[in-house]
Amino acid sequence: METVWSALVDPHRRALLDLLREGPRAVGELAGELGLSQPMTSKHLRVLREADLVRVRTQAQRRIYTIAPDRMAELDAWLAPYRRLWNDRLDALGRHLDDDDDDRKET
Amino acid sequence: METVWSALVDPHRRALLDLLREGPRAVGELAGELGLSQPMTSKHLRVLREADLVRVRTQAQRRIYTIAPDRMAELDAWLAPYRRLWNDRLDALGRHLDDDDDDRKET
DNA sequence: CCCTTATATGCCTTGACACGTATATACAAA
DNA sequence: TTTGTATATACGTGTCAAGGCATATAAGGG
Repeated sequence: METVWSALVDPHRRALLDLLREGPRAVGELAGELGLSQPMTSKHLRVLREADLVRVRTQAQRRIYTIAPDRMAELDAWLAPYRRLWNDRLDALGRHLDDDDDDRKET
Repeated sequence: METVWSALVDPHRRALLDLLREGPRAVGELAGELGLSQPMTSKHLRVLREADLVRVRTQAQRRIYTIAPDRMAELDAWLAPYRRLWNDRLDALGRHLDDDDDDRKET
């Protein structure tokens, strides 16, 4: 769990995950799209790998990285009890003000 | 947003928020319950304060800290597109068991 | 006014981490 | 094997933050 937090705190690693959310990619593609050097990309991917946030499969010389969202569910579980707090707060605001009324939960 | 991440990455600060989720408390109480020194508690609270994750009000010599969950909603927003991923995964696993359409949380 | 309580801040050390550069490893084609 | 491509790792460096300790600030009570 702490590994997940320390992996996600870095903006580059979150950007990597955002890219991988659209589909599996090789290291070179990720580096190119983020404007990141290849060694740094590999290092960041290693951190994500050791946090079980991504998986890798080998295809010729390329390493194809895939997102593995299970551990992010843990983060969501941590966040869950707080979600109630800000929902209540939005409810309270919505009762007093009319500008924020609909669509406050479940994207 | 980055401020929120770097504030939440520290386990002590997350523990502080977990305590404040149950209700507002003074610095001394928080320090006592976490076994943390008073200066460190104040410093961590400062980080949370500057990330707008807590608010403080003065009551005599005490500073009463309250949770301010609005910024955590941003984190939830970042997490939202991933939630679809692991929900799909759970759906695939549990398709033959209990099959309801959407909301499967609230344990 | 002291004096005590409660909290914040300043200084310092240490450790972790991001980054760049260079090199190593893995695989494939010639 | 040699060469080229793709990725990983090793090393050195600078930065930044957590932690302890001491001290400053604030507020109330005698």
